[in-house]
Amino acid sequence: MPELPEVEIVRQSLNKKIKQKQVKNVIIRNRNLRFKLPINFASFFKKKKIIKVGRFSKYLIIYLSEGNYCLIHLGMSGTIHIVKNKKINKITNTSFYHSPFLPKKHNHIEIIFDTFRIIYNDPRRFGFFEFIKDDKQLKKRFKHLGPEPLSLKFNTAYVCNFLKNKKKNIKNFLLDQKFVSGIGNIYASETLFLSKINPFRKAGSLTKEECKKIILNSKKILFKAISKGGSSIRDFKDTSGSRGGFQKNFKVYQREGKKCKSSGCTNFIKKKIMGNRSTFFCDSCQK
DNA sequence: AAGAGGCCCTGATAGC
DNA sequence: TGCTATCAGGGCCTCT
Repeated sequence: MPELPEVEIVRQSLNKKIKQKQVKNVIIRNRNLRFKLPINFASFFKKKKIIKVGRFSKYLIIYLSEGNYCLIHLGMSGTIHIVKNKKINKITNTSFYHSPFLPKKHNHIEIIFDTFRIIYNDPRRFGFFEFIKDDKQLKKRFKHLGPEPLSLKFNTAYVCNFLKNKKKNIKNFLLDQKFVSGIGNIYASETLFLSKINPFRKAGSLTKEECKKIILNSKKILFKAISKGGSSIRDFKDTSGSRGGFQKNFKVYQREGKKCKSSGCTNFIKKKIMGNRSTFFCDSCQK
């Protein structure tokens, strides 16, 4: 599912809902996520207060009382749902909640608050939860990641210097979180289209002007995607189960064989596999 | 060091 | 209808 804009959409609604709220209980249905949930997962969360929900790159950061953190990564198919608590059915002794959007399967974790609960759903289980005990460990956790595309650190000097003499193609660098952290397969293709740069170009061959275009266009498209509620291809839903709207703005992603949207261009969008991932581009506009 | 490729997992969809 | 193959927005690991 989620690249930076989608994670940011989740962060905003989650933060609004759980900020300053105390965790009452935790239910774990399946520990086998990308990384196995630690045995003390529930007790770590229980009785703690949520200070706020932050984000770095594609990671949600839950700030907990006592200076601890919980990182959440949604992987490819993770979603977080907020549902109202329902009373326990005394006859069957089961709790239930009604939400038309809550999937029936793969609801692995529930974090329960006073009147509602958040439910982590993830069919492919590429996502994970991870506890961080303090600031120092948090810094260390993100040390190997590059700057966020939206940050001031993602600037001309940084990009030009990083890509200098690199032989790998530029598309795969945009997906490389050590270079820039938060862009995924959709926004990599879209950024290169806006920048009129062919995804197969060797990163080291980019001019300073082209680097600038990539920086500006990645920021532009990510901000725009956030303002539209993110992109929904198949899995992405916000915390109330609604889809984002940015997929309507795709210029190249999933548009193979369709007409290029640049004014005056009569070419058709191509799809090629690069580094095991689909890449969409116009080989007439992108040189 | 840098780059290529495999793998974790389930579900939707296409093709026969 | 039902089988099989292919593909999916991520990131870690290993090998060269």
